[in-house]
Amino acid sequence: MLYAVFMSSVLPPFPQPQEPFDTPQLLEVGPAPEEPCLRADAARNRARLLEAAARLIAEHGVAGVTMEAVAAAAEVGKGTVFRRFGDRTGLLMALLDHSSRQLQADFLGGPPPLGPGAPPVERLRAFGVAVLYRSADQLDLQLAAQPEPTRRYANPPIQALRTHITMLLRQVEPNADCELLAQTLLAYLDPAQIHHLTRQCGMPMERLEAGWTDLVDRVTRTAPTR
Amino acid sequence: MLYAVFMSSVLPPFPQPQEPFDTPQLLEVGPAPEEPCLRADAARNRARLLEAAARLIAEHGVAGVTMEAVAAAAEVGKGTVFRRFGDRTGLLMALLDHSSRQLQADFLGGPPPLGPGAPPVERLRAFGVAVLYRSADQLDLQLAAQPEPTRRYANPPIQALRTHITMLLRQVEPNADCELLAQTLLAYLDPAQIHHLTRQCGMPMERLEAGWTDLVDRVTRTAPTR
DNA sequence: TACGAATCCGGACCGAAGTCCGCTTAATTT
DNA sequence: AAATTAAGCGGACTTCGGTCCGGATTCGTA
Repeated sequence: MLYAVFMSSVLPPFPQPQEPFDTPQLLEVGPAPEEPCLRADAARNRARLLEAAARLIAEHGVAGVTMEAVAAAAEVGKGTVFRRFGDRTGLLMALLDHSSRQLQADFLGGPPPLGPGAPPVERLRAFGVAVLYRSADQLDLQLAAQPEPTRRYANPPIQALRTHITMLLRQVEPNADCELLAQTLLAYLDPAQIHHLTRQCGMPMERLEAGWTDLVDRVTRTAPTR
Repeated sequence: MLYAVFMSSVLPPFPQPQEPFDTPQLLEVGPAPEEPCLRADAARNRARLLEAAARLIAEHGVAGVTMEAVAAAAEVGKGTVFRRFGDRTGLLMALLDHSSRQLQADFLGGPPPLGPGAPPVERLRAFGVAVLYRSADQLDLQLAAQPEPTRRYANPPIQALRTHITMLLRQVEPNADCELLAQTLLAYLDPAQIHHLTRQCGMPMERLEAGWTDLVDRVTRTAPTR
Protein backbone atom coordinates (compact mmCIF):
# COMPACT_ATOMS: atom_id res chain seq x y z
CA MET A 1 0.00 0.00 0.00
CA LEU A 2 1.44 3.36 -0.90
CA TYR A 3 0.61 6.48 0.91
CA ALA A 4 0.19 9.23 -1.60
CA VAL A 5 3.31 11.06 -0.95
CA PHE A 6 3.89 13.62 -3.57
CA MET A 7 1.12 16.07 -3.13
CA SER A 8 -0.46 17.05 0.07
CA SER A 9 -0.54 20.17 2.08
CA VAL A 10 -1.27 20.31 5.71
CA LEU A 11 0.17 21.30 8.98
CA PRO A 12 1.15 24.56 10.52
CA PRO A 13 4.64 25.68 9.55
CA PHE A 14 6.56 25.94 12.71
CA PRO A 15 5.67 28.08 15.66
CA GLN A 16 2.53 26.04 15.31
CA PRO A 17 -0.06 28.81 15.50
CA GLN A 18 -2.26 26.84 17.87
CA GLU A 19 -5.20 26.89 15.59
CA PRO A 20 -8.43 28.35 16.94
CA PHE A 21 -10.28 25.35 18.14
CA ASP A 22 -13.15 23.72 16.48
CA THR A 23 -14.73 26.54 14.59
CA PRO A 24 -16.20 24.52 11.76
CA GLN A 25 -15.52 27.23 9.24
CA LEU A 26 -14.72 24.71 6.60
CA LEU A 27 -17.08 23.13 4.14
CA GLU A 28 -16.18 25.84 1.69
CA VAL A 29 -14.00 24.11 -0.87
CA GLY A 30 -13.17 21.06 1.17
CA PRO A 31 -9.45 21.44 1.69
CA ALA A 32 -7.40 24.54 1.21
CA PRO A 33 -5.82 24.08 -2.18
CA GLU A 34 -2.27 25.17 -1.49
CA GLU A 35 -0.51 26.52 1.53
CA PRO A 36 1.39 29.83 1.35
CA CYS A 37 3.80 28.26 -1.09
CA LEU A 38 6.94 26.90 0.44
CA ARG A 39 10.34 27.99 -0.56
CA ALA A 40 11.81 25.77 -3.25
CA ASP A 41 14.21 23.91 -0.99
CA ALA A 42 11.55 23.49 1.66
CA ALA A 43 9.13 21.97 -0.80
CA ARG A 44 11.76 19.61 -2.10
CA ASN A 45 12.65 18.48 1.40
CA ARG A 46 9.03 18.03 2.29
CA ALA A 47 8.52 15.65 -0.60
CA ARG A 48 11.68 13.78 0.24
CA LEU A 49 10.61 13.39 3.83
CA LEU A 50 7.20 12.02 2.99
CA GLU A 51 8.72 9.64 0.51
CA ALA A 52 11.30 8.51 3.02
CA ALA A 53 8.64 7.99 5.67
CA ALA A 54 6.52 5.93 3.31
CA ARG A 55 9.52 3.82 2.44
CA LEU A 56 10.32 3.27 6.09
CA ILE A 57 6.77 2.16 6.77
CA ALA A 58 6.88 -0.25 3.90
CA GLU A 59 10.12 -1.71 5.15
CA HIS A 60 9.81 -1.69 8.92
CA GLY A 61 6.22 -0.86 9.70
CA VAL A 62 5.02 2.26 11.44
CA ALA A 63 7.25 1.56 14.40
CA GLY A 64 10.23 2.09 12.14
CA VAL A 65 9.22 5.66 11.49
CA THR A 66 11.53 7.46 13.82
CA MET A 67 11.99 11.14 13.32
CA GLU A 68 15.70 10.63 13.13
CA ALA A 69 15.38 7.68 10.78
CA VAL A 70 13.16 9.67 8.48
CA ALA A 71 15.53 12.60 8.54
CA ALA A 72 18.45 10.34 7.76
CA ALA A 73 16.62 8.50 4.99
CA ALA A 74 15.70 11.82 3.44
CA GLU A 75 19.26 13.09 3.90
CA VAL A 76 18.03 16.03 5.87
CA GLY A 77 18.55 17.37 9.35
CA LYS A 78 16.29 16.31 12.16
CA GLY A 79 15.20 19.85 12.83
CA THR A 80 13.85 20.03 9.32
CA VAL A 81 11.40 17.24 9.98
CA PHE A 82 10.03 18.99 13.00
CA ARG A 83 9.92 22.36 11.31
CA ARG A 84 7.84 20.95 8.51
CA PHE A 85 5.50 18.63 10.34
CA GLY A 86 5.44 19.89 13.88
CA ASP A 87 5.75 16.49 15.48
CA ARG A 88 5.58 12.82 14.71
CA THR A 89 1.82 12.85 14.66
CA GLY A 90 1.91 15.63 12.12
CA LEU A 91 4.17 13.64 9.87
CA LEU A 92 1.95 10.60 10.05
CA MET A 93 -1.18 12.62 9.44
CA ALA A 94 0.46 14.10 6.40
CA LEU A 95 0.93 10.58 5.13
CA LEU A 96 -2.79 10.02 5.53
CA ASP A 97 -3.64 13.31 3.96
CA HIS A 98 -4.23 12.04 0.47
CA SER A 99 -6.69 9.35 1.43
CA SER A 100 -8.32 11.84 3.75
CA ARG A 101 -8.96 14.28 0.95
CA GLN A 102 -10.12 11.55 -1.32
CA LEU A 103 -12.77 10.50 1.16
CA GLN A 104 -13.79 14.06 1.73
CA ALA A 105 -14.14 14.66 -1.97
CA ASP A 106 -16.23 11.52 -2.27
CA PHE A 107 -18.81 12.47 0.28
CA LEU A 108 -18.87 16.14 -0.64
CA GLY A 109 -19.16 15.79 -4.38
CA GLY A 110 -19.00 12.15 -5.40
CA PRO A 111 -21.82 9.95 -6.64
CA PRO A 112 -24.62 8.80 -4.31
CA PRO A 113 -25.22 7.23 -1.94
CA LEU A 114 -22.02 8.66 -0.46
CA GLY A 115 -22.24 11.96 -2.25
CA PRO A 116 -25.20 14.33 -2.56
CA GLY A 117 -28.36 13.00 -4.14
CA ALA A 118 -29.30 10.16 -1.85
CA PRO A 119 -31.53 10.66 1.20
CA PRO A 120 -29.58 11.68 4.32
CA VAL A 121 -29.98 8.45 6.22
CA GLU A 122 -28.65 6.46 3.33
CA ARG A 123 -25.76 8.83 2.98
CA LEU A 124 -25.03 8.33 6.64
CA ARG A 125 -25.00 4.57 6.21
CA ALA A 126 -22.73 4.77 3.21
CA PHE A 127 -20.48 7.21 5.00
CA GLY A 128 -19.93 4.93 7.94
CA VAL A 129 -19.14 1.98 5.78
CA ALA A 130 -16.68 4.00 3.76
CA VAL A 131 -14.87 5.29 6.83
CA LEU A 132 -14.93 1.86 8.40
CA TYR A 133 -13.18 0.19 5.53
CA ARG A 134 -10.81 3.02 4.94
CA SER A 135 -9.67 2.77 8.54
CA ALA A 136 -9.51 -0.98 8.37
CA ASP A 137 -6.65 -1.02 5.95
CA GLN A 138 -4.30 1.71 7.08
CA LEU A 139 -5.21 0.70 10.62
CA ASP A 140 -1.65 0.71 11.88
CA LEU A 141 -0.96 4.08 10.41
CA GLN A 142 -4.24 5.47 11.66
CA LEU A 143 -3.49 4.29 15.15
CA ALA A 144 0.00 5.67 15.15
CA ALA A 145 -1.24 8.96 13.76
CA GLN A 146 -3.66 9.38 16.63
CA PRO A 147 -2.63 12.45 18.57
CA GLU A 148 -2.58 12.62 22.32
CA PRO A 149 -6.03 12.69 23.92
CA THR A 150 -6.24 16.46 24.19
CA ARG A 151 -5.93 16.93 20.46
CA ARG A 152 -7.76 13.87 19.34
CA TYR A 153 -10.89 15.70 18.28
CA ALA A 154 -9.26 18.94 17.28
CA ASN A 155 -7.72 18.31 13.90
CA PRO A 156 -9.01 19.25 10.47
CA PRO A 157 -9.72 15.82 8.99
CA ILE A 158 -11.76 14.75 11.99
CA GLN A 159 -13.61 18.02 12.06
CA ALA A 160 -14.50 17.63 8.44
CA LEU A 161 -16.01 14.25 9.13
CA ARG A 162 -17.92 15.52 12.11
CA THR A 163 -19.24 18.52 10.28
CA HIS A 164 -20.50 16.30 7.53
CA ILE A 165 -22.25 13.92 9.88
CA THR A 166 -23.78 16.83 11.72
CA MET A 167 -25.16 18.24 8.54
CA LEU A 168 -26.73 14.98 7.51
CA LEU A 169 -28.21 14.49 10.95
CA ARG A 170 -29.75 17.90 10.93
CA GLN A 171 -31.69 16.98 7.84
CA VAL A 172 -33.18 14.01 9.63
CA GLU A 173 -33.54 15.18 13.20
CA PRO A 174 -33.62 18.95 13.11
CA ASN A 175 -34.71 19.22 16.72
CA ALA A 176 -32.05 17.01 18.23
CA ASP A 177 -28.65 18.03 19.56
CA CYS A 178 -26.97 17.02 16.34
CA GLU A 179 -23.48 18.02 17.39
CA LEU A 180 -23.57 15.55 20.23
CA LEU A 181 -25.16 12.82 18.17
CA ALA A 182 -22.58 13.37 15.46
CA GLN A 183 -19.82 13.08 18.00
CA THR A 184 -21.28 9.79 19.10
CA LEU A 185 -21.57 8.40 15.62
CA LEU A 186 -18.04 9.48 14.85
CA ALA A 187 -16.78 7.73 17.94
CA TYR A 188 -18.09 4.47 16.56
CA LEU A 189 -15.71 4.89 13.67
CA ASP A 190 -12.67 5.64 15.79
CA PRO A 191 -9.64 3.67 14.60
CA ALA A 192 -8.72 2.67 18.12
CA GLN A 193 -12.14 1.21 18.60
CA ILE A 194 -12.06 -0.58 15.29
CA HIS A 195 -8.71 -1.98 16.23
CA HIS A 196 -10.01 -3.21 19.53
CA LEU A 197 -13.11 -4.81 18.12
CA THR A 198 -11.52 -6.48 15.13
CA ARG A 199 -8.06 -7.37 16.31
CA GLN A 200 -8.51 -7.80 20.03
CA CYS A 201 -12.07 -9.09 20.17
CA GLY A 202 -11.90 -10.77 16.79
CA MET A 203 -15.12 -9.38 15.37
CA PRO A 204 -15.45 -9.56 11.60
CA MET A 205 -15.90 -6.34 9.69
CA GLU A 206 -19.36 -7.41 8.62
CA ARG A 207 -20.47 -7.21 12.20
CA LEU A 208 -19.10 -3.73 12.61
CA GLU A 209 -20.82 -2.77 9.42
CA ALA A 210 -24.15 -4.13 10.60
CA GLY A 211 -23.57 -2.41 13.91
CA TRP A 212 -23.15 0.90 12.15
CA THR A 213 -26.33 0.50 10.19
CA ASP A 214 -28.21 -0.39 13.32
CA LEU A 215 -26.70 2.50 15.21
CA VAL A 216 -27.68 4.96 12.51
CA ASP A 217 -31.22 3.63 12.59
CA ARG A 218 -31.46 4.02 16.31
CA VAL A 219 -29.87 7.41 16.50
CA THR A 220 -32.07 8.77 13.76
CA ARG A 221 -35.08 6.98 15.19
CA THR A 222 -35.57 5.23 11.91
CA ALA A 223 -37.29 1.87 11.70
CA PRO A 224 -34.81 -0.99 11.63
CA THR A 225 -33.34 -1.42 8.17
CA ARG A 226 -33.40 -5.16 7.88
CA MET B 1 -8.89 16.89 45.68
CA LEU B 2 -7.03 13.91 46.99
CA TYR B 3 -6.58 10.78 45.07
CA ALA B 4 -7.15 7.93 47.42
CA VAL B 5 -3.65 6.89 47.86
CA PHE B 6 -3.41 4.48 50.64
CA MET B 7 -5.29 1.49 49.55
CA SER B 8 -5.55 0.21 46.08
CA SER B 9 -4.28 -2.79 44.32
CA VAL B 10 -3.89 -3.03 40.63
CA LEU B 11 -1.43 -3.61 37.94
CA PRO B 12 0.68 -6.51 36.89
CA PRO B 13 3.91 -6.83 38.87
CA PHE B 14 6.71 -6.59 36.42
CA PRO B 15 7.20 -8.82 33.45
CA GLN B 16 3.74 -7.52 32.70
CA PRO B 17 2.02 -10.79 31.86
CA GLN B 18 0.28 -9.26 28.87
CA GLU B 19 -3.13 -10.06 30.18
CA PRO B 20 -5.42 -12.13 27.96
CA PHE B 21 -7.47 -9.56 26.18
CA ASP B 22 -10.96 -8.65 26.93
CA THR B 23 -12.35 -11.80 28.43
CA PRO B 24 -14.98 -10.21 30.63
CA GLN B 25 -14.46 -12.75 33.32
CA LEU B 26 -15.13 -10.25 36.02
CA LEU B 27 -18.41 -9.33 37.55
CA GLU B 28 -17.70 -11.83 40.27
CA VAL B 29 -16.77 -9.72 43.25
CA GLY B 30 -16.04 -6.53 41.41
CA PRO B 31 -12.35 -6.09 42.02
CA ALA B 32 -9.92 -8.68 43.21
CA PRO B 33 -9.58 -7.98 46.92
CA GLU B 34 -5.84 -8.21 47.34
CA GLU B 35 -3.02 -9.14 45.03
CA PRO B 36 -0.62 -11.95 45.98
CA CYS B 37 0.52 -9.89 48.94
CA LEU B 38 3.63 -7.85 48.31
CA ARG B 39 6.74 -8.19 50.32
CA ALA B 40 6.85 -5.74 53.20
CA ASP B 41 9.32 -3.33 51.63
CA ALA B 42 7.52 -3.48 48.33
CA ALA B 43 4.21 -2.59 49.91
CA ARG B 44 5.78 0.26 51.81
CA ASN B 45 7.36 1.65 48.67
CA ARG B 46 4.16 1.29 46.76
CA ALA B 47 2.31 3.42 49.26
CA ARG B 48 5.10 5.97 49.32
CA LEU B 49 5.07 6.20 45.56
CA LEU B 50 1.35 6.75 45.32
CA GLU B 51 1.53 9.35 48.01
CA ALA B 52 4.41 11.08 46.31
CA ALA B 53 2.59 11.05 42.99
CA ALA B 54 -0.51 12.55 44.54
CA ARG B 55 1.59 15.24 46.14
CA LEU B 56 3.28 16.05 42.86
CA ILE B 57 -0.07 16.36 41.13
CA ALA B 58 -1.33 18.68 43.80
CA GLU B 59 1.75 20.83 43.47
CA HIS B 60 2.58 20.83 39.79
CA GLY B 61 -0.35 19.26 38.03
CA VAL B 62 -0.32 16.00 36.18
CA ALA B 63 2.48 17.21 33.95
CA GLY B 64 4.70 17.32 37.01
CA VAL B 65 4.34 13.60 37.48
CA THR B 66 7.57 12.42 35.99
CA MET B 67 8.63 8.92 36.77
CA GLU B 68 11.92 10.22 38.02
CA ALA B 69 10.31 12.96 40.03
CA VAL B 70 7.99 10.49 41.69
CA ALA B 71 10.85 8.17 42.44
CA ALA B 72 12.85 10.99 43.93
CA ALA B 73 9.94 12.33 45.96
CA ALA B 74 9.33 8.87 47.33
CA GLU B 75 13.04 8.44 47.98
CA VAL B 76 13.13 5.34 45.89
CA GLY B 77 14.91 4.20 42.76
CA LYS B 78 13.41 4.79 39.38
CA GLY B 79 13.37 1.11 38.58
CA THR B 80 11.12 0.56 41.55
CA VAL B 81 8.44 2.75 40.09
CA PHE B 82 8.42 0.80 36.86
CA ARG B 83 8.57 -2.53 38.59
CA ARG B 84 5.51 -1.69 40.62
CA PHE B 85 3.35 0.08 38.09
CA GLY B 86 4.63 -1.08 34.75
CA ASP B 87 4.63 2.33 33.17
CA ARG B 88 3.46 5.86 33.65
CA THR B 89 -0.05 5.01 32.61
CA GLY B 90 -0.09 2.27 35.18
CA LEU B 91 0.91 4.65 37.92
CA LEU B 92 -1.77 7.14 36.97
CA MET B 93 -4.41 4.46 36.73
CA ALA B 94 -3.44 3.31 40.18
CA LEU B 95 -4.16 6.81 41.37
CA LEU B 96 -7.61 6.54 39.89
CA ASP B 97 -8.15 3.11 41.27
CA HIS B 98 -9.99 4.11 44.38
CA SER B 99 -12.57 6.23 42.64
CA SER B 100 -12.86 3.52 40.05
CA ARG B 101 -13.76 0.92 42.62
CA GLN B 102 -16.08 3.27 44.35
CA LEU B 103 -18.04 3.78 41.18
CA GLN B 104 -18.08 0.11 40.46
CA ALA B 105 -19.34 -0.67 43.91
CA ASP B 106 -22.04 1.93 43.48
CA PHE B 107 -23.50 0.52 40.33
CA LEU B 108 -23.03 -3.08 41.32
CA GLY B 109 -24.44 -2.92 44.78
CA GLY B 110 -25.39 0.64 45.70
CA PRO B 111 -28.85 2.12 45.98
CA PRO B 112 -31.03 2.68 42.92
CA PRO B 113 -31.26 4.19 40.41
CA LEU B 114 -27.52 3.53 39.98
CA GLY B 115 -27.56 0.20 41.74
CA PRO B 116 -29.87 -2.75 41.25
CA GLY B 117 -33.56 -2.18 41.80
CA ALA B 118 -34.39 0.44 39.24
CA PRO B 119 -35.48 -0.44 35.72
CA PRO B 120 -32.55 -0.92 33.32
CA VAL B 121 -33.06 2.22 31.28
CA GLU B 122 -33.08 4.34 34.37
CA ARG B 123 -29.98 2.65 35.63
CA LEU B 124 -28.35 3.42 32.33
CA ARG B 125 -29.25 7.07 32.61
CA ALA B 126 -27.94 7.28 36.14
CA PHE B 127 -24.82 5.43 35.17
CA GLY B 128 -23.95 7.87 32.43
CA VAL B 129 -24.48 10.85 34.64
CA ALA B 130 -22.33 9.36 37.34
CA VAL B 131 -19.48 8.59 34.98
CA LEU B 132 -19.82 11.96 33.35
CA TYR B 133 -19.37 13.88 36.55
CA ARG B 134 -16.73 11.62 37.89
CA SER B 135 -14.68 12.21 34.77
CA ALA B 136 -15.38 15.91 34.86
CA ASP B 137 -13.44 16.50 38.03
CA GLN B 138 -10.33 14.35 37.67
CA LEU B 139 -10.38 15.27 34.00
CA ASP B 140 -6.69 16.06 33.81
CA LEU B 141 -5.76 12.87 35.53
CA GLN B 142 -8.17 10.84 33.44
CA LEU B 143 -6.70 12.27 30.28
CA ALA B 144 -3.15 11.66 31.35
CA ALA B 145 -4.00 8.15 32.42
CA GLN B 146 -5.31 7.30 28.99
CA PRO B 147 -3.12 4.59 27.56
CA GLU B 148 -1.92 4.57 23.99
CA PRO B 149 -4.66 3.79 21.44
CA THR B 150 -3.94 0.08 21.23
CA ARG B 151 -4.64 -0.44 24.91
CA ARG B 152 -7.35 2.11 25.36
CA TYR B 153 -10.18 -0.37 25.52
CA ALA B 154 -8.26 -3.21 27.07
CA ASN B 155 -7.94 -2.37 30.74
CA PRO B 156 -9.96 -3.66 33.66
CA PRO B 157 -11.78 -0.52 34.77
CA ILE B 158 -13.04 0.18 31.25
CA GLN B 159 -14.03 -3.40 30.76
CA ALA B 160 -16.00 -3.33 33.95
CA LEU B 161 -17.94 -0.33 32.72
CA ARG B 162 -18.57 -1.90 29.38
CA THR B 163 -19.70 -5.16 30.85
CA HIS B 164 -22.15 -3.36 33.03
CA ILE B 165 -23.62 -1.34 30.20
CA THR B 166 -23.87 -4.44 28.09
CA MET B 167 -25.77 -6.24 30.79
CA LEU B 168 -28.24 -3.42 31.20
CA LEU B 169 -28.73 -3.14 27.48
CA ARG B 170 -29.42 -6.81 27.16
CA GLN B 171 -32.34 -6.42 29.50
CA VAL B 172 -33.85 -3.78 27.28
CA GLU B 173 -32.89 -4.88 23.80
CA PRO B 174 -32.18 -8.58 24.00
CA ASN B 175 -32.10 -8.96 20.23
CA ALA B 176 -29.67 -6.19 19.47
CA ASP B 177 -25.90 -6.42 19.24
CA CYS B 178 -25.46 -5.17 22.77
CA GLU B 179 -21.69 -5.36 22.80
CA LEU B 180 -21.48 -2.88 19.99
CA LEU B 181 -24.15 -0.62 21.40
CA ALA B 182 -22.41 -0.69 24.76
CA GLN B 183 -19.18 0.28 23.12
CA THR B 184 -20.92 3.21 21.54
CA LEU B 185 -22.49 4.39 24.74
CA LEU B 186 -19.19 4.07 26.53
CA ALA B 187 -17.50 6.13 23.87
CA TYR B 188 -19.83 8.97 24.70
CA LEU B 189 -18.36 9.00 28.18
CA ASP B 190 -14.74 8.99 27.06
CA PRO B 191 -12.70 11.53 29.01
CA ALA B 192 -11.02 12.81 25.88
CA GLN B 193 -14.40 13.53 24.37
CA ILE B 194 -15.67 15.19 27.52
CA HIS B 195 -12.57 17.31 27.54
CA HIS B 196 -13.09 18.33 23.97
CA LEU B 197 -16.73 19.18 24.36
CA THR B 198 -16.48 21.05 27.62
CA ARG B 199 -13.12 22.73 27.47
CA GLN B 200 -12.54 23.15 23.78
CA CYS B 201 -16.09 23.65 22.57
CA GLY B 202 -17.27 25.24 25.78
CA MET B 203 -20.37 23.13 26.26
CA PRO B 204 -21.82 23.10 29.76
CA MET B 205 -22.10 19.80 31.58
CA GLU B 206 -25.86 20.06 31.54
CA ARG B 207 -25.82 19.76 27.81
CA LEU B 208 -23.67 16.66 27.93
CA GLU B 209 -26.00 15.24 30.51
CA ALA B 210 -29.05 15.90 28.37
CA GLY B 211 -27.18 14.45 25.44
CA TRP B 212 -26.59 11.25 27.36
CA THR B 213 -30.22 10.89 28.29
CA ASP B 214 -31.24 11.45 24.74
CA LEU B 215 -28.67 9.02 23.45
CA VAL B 216 -29.83 6.32 25.83
CA ASP B 217 -33.39 6.86 24.69
CA ARG B 218 -32.46 6.57 21.07
CA VAL B 219 -30.19 3.60 21.47
CA THR B 220 -32.75 1.70 23.49
CA ARG B 221 -35.53 2.86 21.18
CA THR B 222 -37.32 4.37 24.13
CA ALA B 223 -39.69 7.26 23.74
CA PRO B 224 -38.01 10.59 24.45
CA THR B 225 -37.70 11.23 28.17
CA ARG B 226 -38.35 14.94 28.39
C1' DT C 1 18.68 -18.76 64.59
C1' DA C 2 20.68 -19.76 60.35
C1' DC C 3 20.14 -20.38 55.57
C1' DG C 4 18.64 -20.34 50.82
C1' DA C 5 15.90 -18.63 47.30
C1' DA C 6 12.63 -15.69 45.53
C1' DT C 7 11.72 -11.05 45.38
C1' DC C 8 12.95 -6.52 45.24
C1' DC C 9 16.01 -2.34 44.87
C1' DG C 10 18.44 1.35 42.55
C1' DG C 11 20.75 3.86 39.41
C1' DA C 12 23.48 3.59 35.18
C1' DC C 13 22.17 3.23 30.57
C1' DC C 14 19.58 3.63 26.11
C1' DG C 15 16.53 5.39 22.49
C1' DA C 16 13.49 8.63 20.73
C1' DA C 17 10.89 13.11 20.81
C1' DG C 18 11.30 17.63 20.82
C1' DT C 19 14.11 22.32 21.38
C1' DC C 20 17.57 25.76 20.24
C1' DC C 21 20.35 28.76 17.80
C1' DG C 22 24.09 30.17 14.76
C1' DC C 23 24.71 29.59 9.91
C1' DT C 24 23.02 29.18 4.94
C1' DT C 25 20.12 30.03 1.12
C1' DA C 26 16.31 31.38 -1.70
C1' DA C 27 13.29 35.15 -2.91
C1' DT C 28 12.65 40.18 -3.32
C1' DT C 29 13.87 44.83 -3.85
C1' DT C 30 16.51 48.57 -5.80
C1' DA D 1 23.72 42.40 -10.06
C1' DA D 2 24.09 43.52 -5.32
C1' DA D 3 21.98 44.02 -1.13
C1' DT D 4 18.46 42.85 2.09
C1' DT D 5 15.77 39.79 4.67
C1' DA D 6 12.71 36.34 5.73
C1' DA D 7 12.70 31.44 5.56
C1' DG D 8 14.94 27.37 6.05
C1' DC D 9 18.63 24.26 7.73
C1' DG D 10 21.05 20.96 10.73
C1' DG D 11 22.81 18.80 14.47
C1' DA D 12 24.12 19.25 19.29
C1' DC D 13 21.48 19.19 23.45
C1' DT D 14 17.81 18.26 26.84
C1' DT D 15 14.27 15.50 28.79
C1' DC D 16 11.80 11.64 29.77
C1' DG D 17 10.11 6.93 29.42
C1' DG D 18 11.66 2.52 29.75
C1' DT D 19 15.34 -1.42 30.39
C1' DC D 20 18.92 -4.02 32.77
C1' DC D 21 21.42 -6.38 36.12
C1' DG D 22 24.56 -6.84 40.20
C1' DG D 23 23.73 -6.48 44.85
C1' DA D 24 20.64 -6.18 48.98
C1' DT D 25 16.23 -7.82 51.60
C1' DT D 26 12.73 -10.41 53.06
C1' DC D 27 10.57 -14.56 54.32
C1' DG D 28 9.66 -19.42 54.55
C1' DT D 29 12.04 -23.43 56.23
C1' DA D 30 15.01 -26.25 59.04
